[in-house]
Formats: sequence, structure tokens, C-alpha cells
Amino acid sequence: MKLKEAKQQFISSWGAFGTHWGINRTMAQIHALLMVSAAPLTQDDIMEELSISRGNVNMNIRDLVSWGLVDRVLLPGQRKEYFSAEKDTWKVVTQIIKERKKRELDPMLKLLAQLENIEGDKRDKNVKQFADTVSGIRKFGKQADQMLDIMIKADENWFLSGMMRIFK
Amino acid sequence: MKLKEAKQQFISSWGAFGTHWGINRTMAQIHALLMVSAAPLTQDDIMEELSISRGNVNMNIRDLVSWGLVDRVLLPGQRKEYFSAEKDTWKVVTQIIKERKKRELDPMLKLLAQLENIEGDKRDKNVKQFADTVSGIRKFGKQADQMLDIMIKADENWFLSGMMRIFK
DNA sequence: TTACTTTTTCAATTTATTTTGAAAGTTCAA
DNA sequence: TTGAACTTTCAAAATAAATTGAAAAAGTAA
Repeated sequence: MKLKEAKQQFISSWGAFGTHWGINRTMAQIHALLMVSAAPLTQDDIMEELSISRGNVNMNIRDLVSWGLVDRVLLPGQRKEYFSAEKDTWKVVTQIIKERKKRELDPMLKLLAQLENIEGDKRDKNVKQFADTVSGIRKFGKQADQMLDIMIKADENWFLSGMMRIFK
Repeated sequence: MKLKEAKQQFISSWGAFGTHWGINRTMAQIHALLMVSAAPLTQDDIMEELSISRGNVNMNIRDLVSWGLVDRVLLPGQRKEYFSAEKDTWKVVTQIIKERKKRELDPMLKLLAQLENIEGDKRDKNVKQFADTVSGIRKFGKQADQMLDIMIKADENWFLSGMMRIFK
């Protein structure tokens, strides 16, 4: 397979993959493109490679930057802004986990904590089921939260090697 | 907070949560409703509780069943079908991981394996970057794949207690 | 400052997804 | 069989999300 073809397939699959994870296709595609590009790219490069509009590139790049997955790079003596993606898979995953934890898990745990203080007789099976479900999810979430915190801090080798040793 | 209000909040948040994970709002809401319901519900119950159409309930329930998150229940002496959700959080998460692994991770790894066999001179930095990125993701994916396999098989207590002991 | 380049914004449009509801299909007791 | 109870399907409609493109804003060099 030729580079160009392989690249296209990678980008397109990564885009499709993203849509299953609440990420829009274009954002995932831009990310994929930057991951496989040896040198930083400009907005125009991205527009051309993916055949999308300037506004679209701009918005999605902005999101990627806010997710900490893409950096703005200023090349000396150049007017234009360039963009490059973190290429270390572990760091990418860690960064995504970190952000999603902050944006989703933490608020969810906060809400669940509130919902646990429900009025009502625990002998009512509806009340009981609600309380049990919420507390079960919350407990699990708290465990996950702790685990992720540690994972985020751990460096790749320590984690993977340690993890794998345990599991084998 | 009263049960009814808490329930509504839980369902609505769970729905919003789902949309960040590639799950449609209604499916997540139905799942949430069934999780906090002590007794199985019929399609009509769900239609009424969530104010959605029969067709919509039917389609999303079907999806939930295919995800292994909801069971069809036949109450003896009753014509209607009832639905109930698995309520053990660990089992729910395990089931979701299992399905997503099968539906997404496994195919992705297959694709990445193909993309690794790229023609071209490794001294070309574009070729090298592509190969490195793909192989990095693939390696990570394989580790995750193994880890998830083990996790799926493990029972809750073993996993959580073992996991937590390591991390503390 | 001005003239020019580049980036950002956002209303309008396009595209994709979800939802509805009525019709068709199924099941089953009588 | 029949027909009432219940489930499924799916084209059309409604809603939501992504995309465009042109105008405005911001930045820069001379």
C-alpha cells in the first residue's frame, strides 16, 4: 500500500471511529492528519488535504487545542500559524482521559452525590432501587476517578509494565 | 429532594451524558429509567414516563437489548413484554466494554495491522512518521485489548480490590 | 498610518440524526 | 379462523449538528 492511500484510510477510519465517541468526524480527521504528518501544517494545508472550509478547520483546531491534543507552532520568520499534534499515543490517551474526567466524570459524581440524599422511606421499593442504583454508580465512579488520577500521573513504562506484570 | 424529581434529574443527566459517548439521548434515558425502576416496565410505561413515541421506544429498546444491557421479561399470565435493565454497575460497565471492544477496538486493530505494511523508504520522514504513528497506536491498542479481556473475565471484587491494592 | 495577510466569527445553509405515527406484521385466546 | 392485543417497521417530518463562506477582526510590516 502506498503512503497516500494508507494515510487516507487512516484519516477516514479515525474520523468514523471518533463519531462513536462523541467526537465529530472532522475534528477526529484533523487530529489524525496531524498525527501522521512529520511537519506542522497550516490551516490552508488542512483545508486542502481534507477538502473542508476555512471556518470549519478553524473551529475544530480550536477545539483540539482546548483538548490539549494540538499545539499552535510559530515557525521563525513565518507569518502563518502552524499546527502540530502530540504523537506519543500514551500522552494522547492520557490527555483525553484527563479532559473527559474533568468535563464529564467529575460533574457526574457531583450530581450523583446530590441525588443520594433523597427523601423517602427506604422500605418503598422504588425509593430503595433508586438509592441503590445511584449509590452503585457513584461508588464505581469514585473508584474509576481514583484510578484515573493515578494513571494520569504515572508514566508510560511504569504503568504498562507494572500493569501487564500483574495481569500475566 | 423527592423521588420523582431526583429520578427526572438522573434520567435527564444520563441522557446528556450519553450524547458525549456516541449514544443517543433517548437510548440513554430509557436505560436510566430502567436502571432506577424496581419492577420491569412495558413499552407503554416507557412511552409515558419519557413522553416519546412507540416507535422510538421500540427501536431504542431493541438496541439496548442488542447491547446486552436490557432484558425482555415475560411475566407469567401476561401478554405484554416487560423490560428490565441489569442494575449491577460493574456488570453494566463490563458489558459495555465487551461490546465496544468487539465493535470498535478489534476492527480498528485489524485495520492498523494492514496500514503498518506500507511501501516506501523509511528514510522519507513522511513515511517514517506514518509508520511510527500507526505502530504506536497499534501497540497501545493491543495492550488495551489484552487488559480488557482480562478485566471482562475478572469478577468485581477480585478486580477492584486487587486493582486498588496495587495503586495504594 | 495604510495596505496587506491571516485568523476568527457567525448567520445561513447543508447534512445527518432522531422521532413520529400510521400501517403492516405478529401472536394468541377463544 | 377470527379479531383483539401487542410489536415492529419505515417513510416522512422534525430536530440537531456540522459546514460553509463572506464579513469582521486581529495582526504585521513598511
